[in-house]
Amino acid sequence: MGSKERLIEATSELLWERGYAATSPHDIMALAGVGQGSMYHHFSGKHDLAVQALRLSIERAMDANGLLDSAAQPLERLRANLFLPRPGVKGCRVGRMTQDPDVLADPELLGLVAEAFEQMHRKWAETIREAIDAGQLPGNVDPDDLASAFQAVIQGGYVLAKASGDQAPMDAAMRGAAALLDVAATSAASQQPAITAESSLDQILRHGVDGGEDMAATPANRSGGNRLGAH
Amino acid sequence: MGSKERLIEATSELLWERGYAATSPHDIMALAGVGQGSMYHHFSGKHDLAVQALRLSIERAMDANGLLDSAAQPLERLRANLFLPRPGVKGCRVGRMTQDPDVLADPELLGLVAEAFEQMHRKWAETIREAIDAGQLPGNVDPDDLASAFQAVIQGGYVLAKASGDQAPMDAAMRGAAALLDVAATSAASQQPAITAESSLDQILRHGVDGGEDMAATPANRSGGNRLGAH
DNA sequence: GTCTATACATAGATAGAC
DNA sequence: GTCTATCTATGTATAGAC
Repeated sequence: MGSKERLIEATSELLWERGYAATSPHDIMALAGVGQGSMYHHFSGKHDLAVQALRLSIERAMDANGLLDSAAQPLERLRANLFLPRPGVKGCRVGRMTQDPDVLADPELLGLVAEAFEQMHRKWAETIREAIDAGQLPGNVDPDDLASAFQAVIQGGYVLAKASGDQAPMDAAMRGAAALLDVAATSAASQQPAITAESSLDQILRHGVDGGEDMAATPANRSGGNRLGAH
Repeated sequence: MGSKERLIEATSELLWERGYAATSPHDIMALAGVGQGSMYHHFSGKHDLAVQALRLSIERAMDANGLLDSAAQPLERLRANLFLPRPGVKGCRVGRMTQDPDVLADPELLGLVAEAFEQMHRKWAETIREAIDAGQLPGNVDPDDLASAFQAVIQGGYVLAKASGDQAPMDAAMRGAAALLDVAATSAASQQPAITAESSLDQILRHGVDGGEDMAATPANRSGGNRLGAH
Protein backbone atom coordinates (compact mmCIF):
# COMPACT_ATOMS: atom_id res chain seq x y z
CA MET A 1 0.00 0.00 0.00
CA GLY A 2 1.55 3.30 -1.11
CA SER A 3 1.60 6.57 0.77
CA LYS A 4 -1.51 7.82 -0.98
CA GLU A 5 -3.62 4.82 0.02
CA ARG A 6 -2.23 4.87 3.54
CA LEU A 7 -3.17 8.54 3.86
CA ILE A 8 -6.71 7.87 2.67
CA GLU A 9 -7.10 4.95 5.06
CA ALA A 10 -5.74 6.96 7.96
CA THR A 11 -8.03 9.88 7.17
CA SER A 12 -11.01 7.57 6.93
CA GLU A 13 -10.27 6.18 10.39
CA LEU A 14 -9.72 9.58 11.96
CA LEU A 15 -12.86 11.02 10.36
CA TRP A 16 -14.72 8.17 12.04
CA GLU A 17 -13.06 8.55 15.42
CA ARG A 18 -12.70 12.31 15.74
CA GLY A 19 -14.62 13.88 12.86
CA TYR A 20 -13.35 16.37 10.32
CA ALA A 21 -12.87 19.58 12.28
CA ALA A 22 -10.99 17.87 15.11
CA THR A 23 -8.67 15.93 12.82
CA SER A 24 -5.45 17.72 11.86
CA PRO A 25 -3.16 16.96 8.95
CA HIS A 26 -0.52 16.21 11.56
CA ASP A 27 -2.69 13.45 13.09
CA ILE A 28 -3.24 11.95 9.66
CA MET A 29 0.40 11.95 8.73
CA ALA A 30 1.35 10.40 12.05
CA LEU A 31 -1.19 7.57 11.69
CA ALA A 32 -0.24 6.96 8.06
CA GLY A 33 3.43 7.09 8.92
CA VAL A 34 4.36 9.61 6.22
CA GLY A 35 5.77 13.11 6.25
CA GLN A 36 4.18 16.40 5.31
CA GLY A 37 5.84 16.43 1.92
CA SER A 38 4.05 13.27 0.83
CA MET A 39 0.72 14.48 1.99
CA TYR A 40 0.80 17.79 0.17
CA HIS A 41 2.23 16.08 -2.88
CA HIS A 42 -0.70 13.65 -3.25
CA PHE A 43 -3.45 15.92 -1.98
CA SER A 44 -4.19 19.59 -2.22
CA GLY A 45 -4.89 19.73 1.50
CA LYS A 46 -7.15 18.57 4.29
CA HIS A 47 -10.36 19.07 2.33
CA ASP A 48 -9.20 17.01 -0.64
CA LEU A 49 -8.05 14.22 1.62
CA ALA A 50 -11.35 14.20 3.48
CA VAL A 51 -13.38 14.02 0.27
CA GLN A 52 -11.55 10.95 -0.95
CA ALA A 53 -11.60 9.28 2.47
CA LEU A 54 -15.31 9.95 2.92
CA ARG A 55 -16.07 8.45 -0.50
CA LEU A 56 -14.31 5.31 0.66
CA SER A 57 -16.20 5.22 3.96
CA ILE A 58 -19.54 5.66 2.24
CA GLU A 59 -18.80 2.94 -0.27
CA ARG A 60 -18.02 0.55 2.57
CA ALA A 61 -21.09 1.55 4.55
CA MET A 62 -23.35 0.93 1.56
CA ASP A 63 -21.81 -2.50 1.03
CA ALA A 64 -22.42 -3.36 4.66
CA ASN A 65 -26.12 -2.74 4.11
CA GLY A 66 -26.29 -4.80 0.92
CA LEU A 67 -28.56 -7.19 2.79
CA LEU A 68 -31.53 -5.09 1.78
CA ASP A 69 -30.88 -6.16 -1.81
CA SER A 70 -30.79 -9.87 -1.10
CA ALA A 71 -33.21 -12.39 -2.53
CA ALA A 72 -34.94 -13.18 0.77
CA GLN A 73 -38.52 -12.26 1.64
CA PRO A 74 -38.83 -8.45 1.98
CA LEU A 75 -40.02 -8.50 5.58
CA GLU A 76 -37.15 -10.77 6.52
CA ARG A 77 -34.70 -8.43 4.79
CA LEU A 78 -36.03 -5.52 6.83
CA ARG A 79 -35.69 -7.42 10.11
CA ALA A 80 -32.24 -8.73 9.21
CA ASN A 81 -31.03 -5.27 8.34
CA LEU A 82 -32.25 -3.88 11.66
CA PHE A 83 -30.28 -6.56 13.47
CA LEU A 84 -27.10 -6.20 11.46
CA PRO A 85 -24.15 -5.96 13.86
CA ARG A 86 -23.28 -2.28 14.25
CA PRO A 87 -20.48 -0.75 16.33
CA GLY A 88 -22.69 1.56 18.36
CA VAL A 89 -20.04 2.98 20.63
CA LYS A 90 -17.77 3.80 17.70
CA GLY A 91 -20.66 5.38 15.84
CA CYS A 92 -21.65 5.65 12.19
CA ARG A 93 -18.93 6.63 9.74
CA VAL A 94 -21.42 8.61 7.68
CA GLY A 95 -23.98 9.91 10.17
CA ARG A 96 -21.20 11.24 12.36
CA MET A 97 -20.28 13.78 9.72
CA THR A 98 -23.61 15.57 10.12
CA GLN A 99 -22.57 16.92 13.53
CA ASP A 100 -19.31 18.38 12.34
CA PRO A 101 -19.48 22.15 11.83
CA ASP A 102 -16.72 22.13 9.21
CA VAL A 103 -18.54 19.42 7.25
CA LEU A 104 -21.80 21.35 7.31
CA ALA A 105 -19.92 24.35 5.97
CA ASP A 106 -18.35 22.31 3.17
CA PRO A 107 -20.85 21.72 0.32
CA GLU A 108 -18.83 18.91 -1.22
CA LEU A 109 -18.51 16.89 1.99
CA LEU A 110 -22.09 17.54 3.03
CA GLY A 111 -23.26 16.61 -0.45
CA LEU A 112 -21.61 13.21 -0.20
CA VAL A 113 -23.32 12.57 3.12
CA ALA A 114 -26.72 13.73 1.86
CA GLU A 115 -26.48 11.56 -1.24
CA ALA A 116 -25.55 8.52 0.87
CA PHE A 117 -28.59 8.99 3.09
CA GLU A 118 -30.86 9.41 0.09
CA GLN A 119 -29.52 6.25 -1.46
CA MET A 120 -30.09 4.27 1.74
CA HIS A 121 -33.56 5.72 2.00
CA ARG A 122 -34.41 4.47 -1.47
CA LYS A 123 -33.22 0.99 -0.53
CA TRP A 124 -35.34 0.91 2.61
CA ALA A 125 -38.42 2.33 0.90
CA GLU A 126 -38.17 -0.12 -2.00
CA THR A 127 -37.96 -3.11 0.33
CA ILE A 128 -40.87 -1.81 2.39
CA ARG A 129 -42.94 -1.42 -0.79
CA GLU A 130 -42.19 -5.02 -1.68
CA ALA A 131 -43.26 -6.13 1.78
CA ILE A 132 -46.54 -4.25 1.45
CA ASP A 133 -47.16 -5.66 -2.01
CA ALA A 134 -46.52 -9.14 -0.64
CA GLY A 135 -49.07 -8.55 2.12
CA GLN A 136 -46.37 -8.72 4.78
CA LEU A 137 -47.03 -5.18 6.00
CA PRO A 138 -50.25 -3.18 6.19
CA GLY A 139 -51.07 -1.21 3.07
CA ASN A 140 -51.91 1.96 4.94
CA VAL A 141 -48.38 2.80 6.10
CA ASP A 142 -46.35 5.15 3.94
CA PRO A 143 -43.19 3.41 2.67
CA ASP A 144 -41.17 6.64 2.58
CA ASP A 145 -42.16 7.56 6.12
CA LEU A 146 -41.35 4.09 7.38
CA ALA A 147 -38.02 4.13 5.56
CA SER A 148 -37.11 7.39 7.27
CA ALA A 149 -38.17 5.94 10.61
CA PHE A 150 -35.89 2.94 10.20
CA GLN A 151 -32.99 5.08 9.07
CA ALA A 152 -33.60 7.30 12.06
CA VAL A 153 -33.81 4.53 14.61
CA ILE A 154 -30.44 3.22 13.44
CA GLN A 155 -28.78 6.62 13.45
CA GLY A 156 -30.35 7.41 16.80
CA GLY A 157 -29.22 4.05 18.11
CA TYR A 158 -25.66 5.14 17.49
CA VAL A 159 -26.32 8.33 19.45
CA LEU A 160 -27.69 6.40 22.44
CA ALA A 161 -24.73 4.04 22.38
CA LYS A 162 -22.20 6.86 22.26
CA ALA A 163 -23.99 8.76 25.02
CA SER A 164 -23.84 5.78 27.36
CA GLY A 165 -20.58 4.31 26.16
CA ASP A 166 -22.49 1.05 25.86
CA GLN A 167 -23.88 -0.96 22.96
CA ALA A 168 -26.93 -2.02 24.97
CA PRO A 169 -29.24 0.98 24.37
CA MET A 170 -28.69 0.70 20.62
CA ASP A 171 -29.53 -3.00 20.67
CA ALA A 172 -32.62 -2.21 22.73
CA ALA A 173 -33.72 0.40 20.20
CA MET A 174 -33.36 -2.13 17.38
CA ARG A 175 -35.39 -4.70 19.32
CA GLY A 176 -38.06 -2.08 19.97
CA ALA A 177 -38.24 -1.14 16.30
CA ALA A 178 -38.36 -4.79 15.28
CA ALA A 179 -41.14 -5.43 17.79
CA LEU A 180 -43.24 -2.69 16.22
CA LEU A 181 -42.45 -4.09 12.79
CA ASP A 182 -43.58 -7.52 13.95
CA VAL A 183 -46.85 -6.16 15.28
CA ALA A 184 -47.44 -4.47 11.93
CA ALA A 185 -46.60 -7.69 10.10
CA THR A 186 -48.97 -9.67 12.27
CA SER A 187 -51.62 -7.07 11.71
CA ALA A 188 -51.13 -7.29 7.94
CA ALA A 189 -51.27 -11.07 8.04
CA SER A 190 -54.44 -11.09 10.08
CA GLN A 191 -56.06 -8.20 8.29
CA GLN A 192 -57.79 -10.10 5.53
CA PRO A 193 -58.52 -13.19 7.66
CA ALA A 194 -59.52 -11.10 10.67
CA ILE A 195 -62.10 -9.18 8.70
CA THR A 196 -63.39 -12.43 7.27
CA ALA A 197 -63.52 -14.13 10.64
CA GLU A 198 -65.36 -11.20 12.15
CA SER A 199 -67.90 -11.11 9.36
CA SER A 200 -68.35 -14.85 9.62
CA LEU A 201 -69.13 -14.42 13.28
CA ASP A 202 -71.51 -11.66 12.39
CA GLN A 203 -73.10 -13.98 9.88
CA ILE A 204 -73.43 -16.76 12.40
CA LEU A 205 -74.91 -14.44 14.97
CA ARG A 206 -77.16 -12.88 12.42
CA HIS A 207 -78.36 -16.14 10.92
CA GLY A 208 -78.48 -17.98 14.18
CA VAL A 209 -76.31 -20.81 15.42
CA ASP A 210 -78.56 -23.53 14.16
CA GLY A 211 -79.00 -21.92 10.77
CA GLY A 212 -77.00 -24.75 9.36
CA GLU A 213 -75.10 -24.33 6.15
CA ASP A 214 -71.41 -24.53 5.33
CA MET A 215 -69.89 -24.46 8.75
CA ALA A 216 -66.68 -26.33 8.16
CA ALA A 217 -65.91 -24.33 5.06
CA THR A 218 -66.37 -20.98 6.74
CA PRO A 219 -63.81 -18.29 6.12
CA ALA A 220 -62.83 -18.70 9.74
CA ASN A 221 -61.45 -22.10 8.94
CA ARG A 222 -59.55 -20.94 5.96
CA SER A 223 -58.29 -17.96 7.84
CA GLY A 224 -56.62 -20.21 10.37
CA GLY A 225 -54.98 -22.16 7.59
CA ASN A 226 -53.89 -19.07 5.71
CA ARG A 227 -52.30 -17.51 8.71
CA LEU A 228 -50.24 -20.54 9.46
CA GLY A 229 -49.11 -20.59 5.88
CA ALA A 230 -48.31 -16.93 5.75
CA HIS A 231 -45.61 -17.21 8.38
CA MET B 1 -28.06 39.97 32.72
CA GLY B 2 -24.50 40.07 34.00
CA SER B 3 -21.34 38.93 32.31
CA LYS B 4 -21.52 35.51 33.89
CA GLU B 5 -25.02 34.77 32.63
CA ARG B 6 -24.21 36.19 29.22
CA LEU B 7 -21.19 33.94 28.99
CA ILE B 8 -23.23 30.86 29.90
CA GLU B 9 -25.92 31.74 27.37
CA ALA B 10 -23.37 32.34 24.64
CA THR B 11 -21.61 29.07 25.39
CA SER B 12 -24.91 27.22 25.35
CA GLU B 13 -25.69 28.59 21.90
CA LEU B 14 -22.25 27.84 20.50
CA LEU B 15 -22.23 24.32 21.93
CA TRP B 16 -25.45 23.79 20.03
CA GLU B 17 -24.26 25.31 16.78
CA ARG B 18 -20.66 24.19 16.64
CA GLY B 19 -20.11 21.71 19.45
CA TYR B 20 -17.50 21.79 22.17
CA ALA B 21 -14.23 21.09 20.35
CA ALA B 22 -14.91 23.61 17.60
CA THR B 23 -15.94 26.39 19.98
CA SER B 24 -13.13 28.62 21.21
CA PRO B 25 -13.12 30.89 24.24
CA HIS B 26 -12.63 33.74 21.80
CA ASP B 27 -15.91 32.88 20.01
CA ILE B 28 -17.72 32.78 23.32
CA MET B 29 -16.37 36.12 24.50
CA ALA B 30 -17.23 37.73 21.19
CA LEU B 31 -20.82 36.48 21.27
CA ALA B 32 -21.25 37.43 24.92
CA GLY B 33 -19.65 40.81 24.34
CA VAL B 34 -17.16 40.54 27.19
CA GLY B 35 -13.41 40.46 27.41
CA GLN B 36 -11.03 37.69 28.38
CA GLY B 37 -10.58 39.06 31.85
CA SER B 38 -14.27 38.58 32.70
CA MET B 39 -14.35 35.10 31.36
CA TYR B 40 -11.38 33.81 33.32
CA HIS B 41 -12.60 35.63 36.37
CA HIS B 42 -15.99 33.86 36.44
CA PHE B 43 -14.87 30.52 35.07
CA SER B 44 -11.76 28.42 35.41
CA GLY B 45 -11.70 27.88 31.64
CA LYS B 46 -13.48 26.40 28.68
CA HIS B 47 -14.36 23.17 30.43
CA ASP B 48 -15.98 24.89 33.39
CA LEU B 49 -17.97 27.13 31.09
CA ALA B 50 -19.16 24.16 29.03
CA VAL B 51 -20.29 22.24 32.10
CA GLN B 52 -22.49 25.07 33.31
CA ALA B 53 -23.82 25.79 29.82
CA LEU B 54 -24.62 22.14 29.17
CA ARG B 55 -26.48 21.89 32.47
CA LEU B 56 -28.64 24.76 31.30
CA SER B 57 -29.25 23.21 27.88
CA ILE B 58 -30.22 19.88 29.40
CA GLU B 59 -32.58 21.51 31.85
CA ARG B 60 -34.33 23.29 29.00
CA ALA B 61 -34.47 20.16 26.85
CA MET B 62 -36.09 18.20 29.66
CA ASP B 63 -38.66 20.92 30.16
CA ALA B 64 -39.50 20.85 26.45
CA ASN B 65 -40.35 17.18 26.79
CA GLY B 66 -42.50 17.68 29.86
CA LEU B 67 -45.47 16.60 27.80
CA LEU B 68 -44.73 13.00 28.70
CA ASP B 69 -45.66 13.88 32.27
CA SER B 70 -49.01 15.43 31.42
CA ALA B 71 -52.35 14.10 32.59
CA ALA B 72 -53.54 12.97 29.17
CA GLN B 73 -54.02 9.37 28.13
CA PRO B 74 -50.64 7.61 27.92
CA LEU B 75 -50.92 6.67 24.25
CA GLU B 76 -51.81 10.25 23.39
CA ARG B 77 -48.83 11.52 25.37
CA LEU B 78 -46.55 9.24 23.37
CA ARG B 79 -47.97 10.43 20.05
CA ALA B 80 -47.91 14.07 21.08
CA ASN B 81 -44.30 13.82 22.14
CA LEU B 82 -43.30 12.29 18.83
CA PHE B 83 -44.90 15.21 17.04
CA LEU B 84 -43.47 17.92 19.26
CA PRO B 85 -41.97 20.64 17.07
CA ARG B 86 -38.22 20.03 16.85
CA PRO B 87 -35.61 22.09 15.01
CA GLY B 88 -34.21 19.24 12.95
CA VAL B 89 -31.73 21.24 10.90
CA LYS B 90 -30.30 22.87 14.00
CA GLY B 91 -30.07 19.53 15.74
CA CYS B 92 -30.44 18.37 19.34
CA ARG B 93 -28.64 20.39 21.99
CA VAL B 94 -27.90 17.24 23.97
CA GLY B 95 -27.53 14.49 21.38
CA ARG B 96 -25.11 16.64 19.44
CA MET B 97 -22.57 16.39 22.22
CA THR B 98 -22.18 12.65 21.71
CA GLN B 99 -20.34 13.21 18.42
CA ASP B 100 -17.81 15.62 19.85
CA PRO B 101 -14.43 13.97 20.49
CA ASP B 102 -13.56 16.41 23.30
CA VAL B 103 -16.88 15.69 25.02
CA LEU B 104 -16.35 11.94 24.83
CA ALA B 105 -12.94 12.46 26.41
CA ASP B 106 -14.39 14.59 29.22
CA PRO B 107 -16.06 12.39 31.87
CA GLU B 108 -17.95 15.26 33.42
CA LEU B 109 -19.51 16.49 30.17
CA LEU B 110 -20.22 12.97 28.92
CA GLY B 111 -21.73 12.11 32.29
CA LEU B 112 -24.20 14.95 32.02
CA VAL B 113 -25.26 13.76 28.56
CA ALA B 114 -25.56 10.13 29.64
CA GLU B 115 -27.66 11.08 32.67
CA ALA B 116 -29.98 13.18 30.50
CA PHE B 117 -30.59 10.30 28.12
CA GLU B 118 -31.23 7.93 30.99
CA GLN B 119 -33.73 10.33 32.49
CA MET B 120 -35.59 10.71 29.20
CA HIS B 121 -35.57 6.95 28.80
CA ARG B 122 -37.24 6.52 32.15
CA LYS B 123 -39.93 9.02 31.13
CA TRP B 124 -40.66 7.22 27.87
CA ALA B 125 -40.62 3.76 29.45
CA GLU B 126 -42.93 4.82 32.25
CA THR B 127 -45.47 6.27 29.83
CA ILE B 128 -45.27 3.16 27.65
CA ARG B 129 -45.91 0.99 30.70
CA GLU B 130 -48.97 3.04 31.51
CA ALA B 131 -50.22 2.62 27.94
CA ILE B 132 -49.77 -1.15 28.14
CA ASP B 133 -51.52 -1.30 31.51
CA ALA B 134 -54.39 0.70 30.03
CA GLY B 135 -54.67 -1.77 27.15
CA GLN B 136 -53.63 0.90 24.67
CA LEU B 137 -50.53 -1.03 23.55
CA PRO B 138 -49.93 -4.77 23.25
CA GLY B 139 -48.61 -6.45 26.40
CA ASN B 140 -45.89 -8.35 24.59
CA VAL B 141 -43.71 -5.39 23.68
CA ASP B 142 -40.89 -4.53 26.05
CA PRO B 143 -41.35 -0.99 27.44
CA ASP B 144 -37.62 -0.40 27.78
CA ASP B 145 -36.92 -1.50 24.23
CA LEU B 146 -39.73 0.62 22.88
CA ALA B 147 -38.54 3.62 24.90
CA SER B 148 -35.07 3.26 23.39
CA ALA B 149 -36.61 2.98 19.93
CA PHE B 150 -38.53 6.23 20.36
CA GLN B 151 -35.50 8.03 21.74
CA ALA B 152 -33.49 6.72 18.80
CA VAL B 153 -35.99 7.70 16.15
CA ILE B 154 -35.96 11.26 17.46
CA GLN B 155 -32.19 11.48 17.69
CA GLY B 156 -31.86 9.87 14.28
CA GLY B 157 -34.44 12.25 12.90
CA TYR B 158 -32.12 15.10 13.79
CA VAL B 159 -29.30 13.34 11.93
CA LEU B 160 -31.43 12.93 8.79
CA ALA B 161 -32.47 16.57 8.92
CA LYS B 162 -28.90 17.81 9.29
CA ALA B 163 -27.66 15.53 6.51
CA SER B 164 -30.21 16.91 4.07
CA GLY B 165 -30.39 20.45 5.41
CA ASP B 166 -34.14 19.93 5.46
CA GLN B 167 -36.70 19.32 8.19
CA ALA B 168 -38.73 16.99 5.95
CA PRO B 169 -36.89 13.68 6.55
CA MET B 170 -37.19 14.15 10.30
CA ASP B 171 -40.90 14.80 10.04
CA ALA B 172 -41.24 11.74 7.83
CA ALA B 173 -39.42 9.62 10.40
CA MET B 174 -41.78 10.83 13.12
CA ARG B 175 -44.82 10.01 10.98
CA GLY B 176 -43.36 6.57 10.27
CA ALA B 177 -42.81 5.90 13.96
CA ALA B 178 -46.27 7.16 14.82
CA ALA B 179 -47.78 4.93 12.12
CA LEU B 180 -46.16 1.88 13.69
CA LEU B 181 -47.35 3.02 17.08
CA ASP B 182 -50.87 3.37 15.71
CA VAL B 183 -50.80 -0.13 14.25
CA ALA B 184 -49.68 -1.44 17.63
CA ALA B 185 -52.43 0.53 19.37
CA THR B 186 -55.06 -0.81 16.96
CA SER B 187 -53.74 -4.29 17.53
CA ALA B 188 -54.01 -3.84 21.29
CA ALA B 189 -57.51 -2.38 21.01
CA SER B 190 -58.71 -5.33 18.94
CA GLN B 191 -56.97 -7.81 21.15
CA GLN B 192 -59.49 -8.05 23.95
CA PRO B 193 -62.54 -7.89 21.64
CA ALA B 194 -60.83 -10.31 19.29
CA ILE B 195 -60.34 -12.88 22.04
CA THR B 196 -63.93 -12.54 23.10
CA ALA B 197 -65.22 -12.77 19.58
CA GLU B 198 -62.96 -15.64 18.73
CA SER B 199 -63.70 -17.57 21.87
CA SER B 200 -67.39 -17.13 21.30
CA LEU B 201 -66.84 -18.39 17.80
CA ASP B 202 -64.80 -21.26 19.20
CA GLN B 203 -67.61 -22.05 21.52
CA ILE B 204 -70.07 -22.05 18.72
CA LEU B 205 -67.76 -24.12 16.60
CA ARG B 206 -66.90 -26.49 19.44
CA HIS B 207 -70.49 -27.12 20.37
CA GLY B 208 -71.35 -27.42 16.73
CA VAL B 209 -73.80 -25.44 14.73
CA ASP B 210 -75.82 -28.47 13.88
CA GLY B 211 -75.35 -30.15 17.20
CA GLY B 212 -72.67 -32.18 15.45
CA GLU B 213 -69.32 -33.46 16.47
CA ASP B 214 -66.43 -31.10 16.64
CA MET B 215 -65.76 -31.00 12.96
CA ALA B 216 -65.22 -27.27 13.04
CA ALA B 217 -63.10 -27.40 16.15
CA THR B 218 -60.03 -28.74 14.39
CA PRO B 219 -56.58 -27.71 15.69
CA ALA B 220 -56.29 -25.45 12.67
CA ASN B 221 -59.28 -23.49 13.87
CA ARG B 222 -58.08 -23.08 17.38
CA SER B 223 -54.63 -22.16 16.30
CA GLY B 224 -56.08 -19.35 14.26
CA GLY B 225 -58.05 -18.20 17.24
CA ASN B 226 -55.23 -18.44 19.68
CA ARG B 227 -52.94 -16.49 17.48
CA LEU B 228 -55.33 -13.61 17.34
CA GLY B 229 -55.42 -13.62 21.10
CA ALA B 230 -51.71 -14.05 21.65
CA HIS B 231 -50.58 -11.31 19.34
C1' DG C 1 -14.87 42.72 37.88
C1' DT C 2 -13.04 43.96 33.66
C1' DC C 3 -9.45 45.25 30.65
C1' DT C 4 -5.00 44.73 27.69
C1' DA C 5 -0.72 42.44 26.99
C1' DT C 6 1.64 38.43 26.66
C1' DA C 7 2.91 33.39 26.25
C1' DC C 8 3.10 28.92 24.36
C1' DA C 9 1.16 25.13 21.63
C1' DT C 10 -1.20 23.57 17.63
C1' DA C 11 -3.55 23.98 12.88
C1' DG C 12 -2.88 24.24 8.20
C1' DA C 13 -0.03 25.19 4.53
C1' DT C 14 4.34 26.57 1.75
C1' DA C 15 9.43 26.38 0.35
C1' DG C 16 12.98 24.20 -1.13
C1' DA C 17 16.57 20.44 -0.49
C1' DC C 18 17.36 15.54 -1.65
C1' DG D 1 8.02 11.31 -4.17
C1' DT D 2 9.56 12.31 0.26
C1' DC D 3 11.90 14.97 3.65
C1' DT D 4 12.84 19.07 6.95
C1' DA D 5 12.40 23.90 7.79
C1' DT D 6 9.55 27.66 8.03
C1' DC D 7 5.39 30.68 8.21
C1' DT D 8 0.99 32.82 9.76
C1' DA D 9 -3.20 32.38 12.28
C1' DT D 10 -5.70 30.61 16.01
C1' DG D 11 -6.61 28.17 20.55
C1' DT D 12 -6.18 28.43 25.36
C1' DA D 13 -4.53 30.37 29.27
C1' DT D 14 -1.80 33.62 32.49
C1' DA D 15 -0.08 38.26 34.22
C1' DG D 16 -0.85 42.30 35.80
C1' DA D 17 -2.87 47.11 35.28
C1' DC D 18 -7.13 49.77 36.32
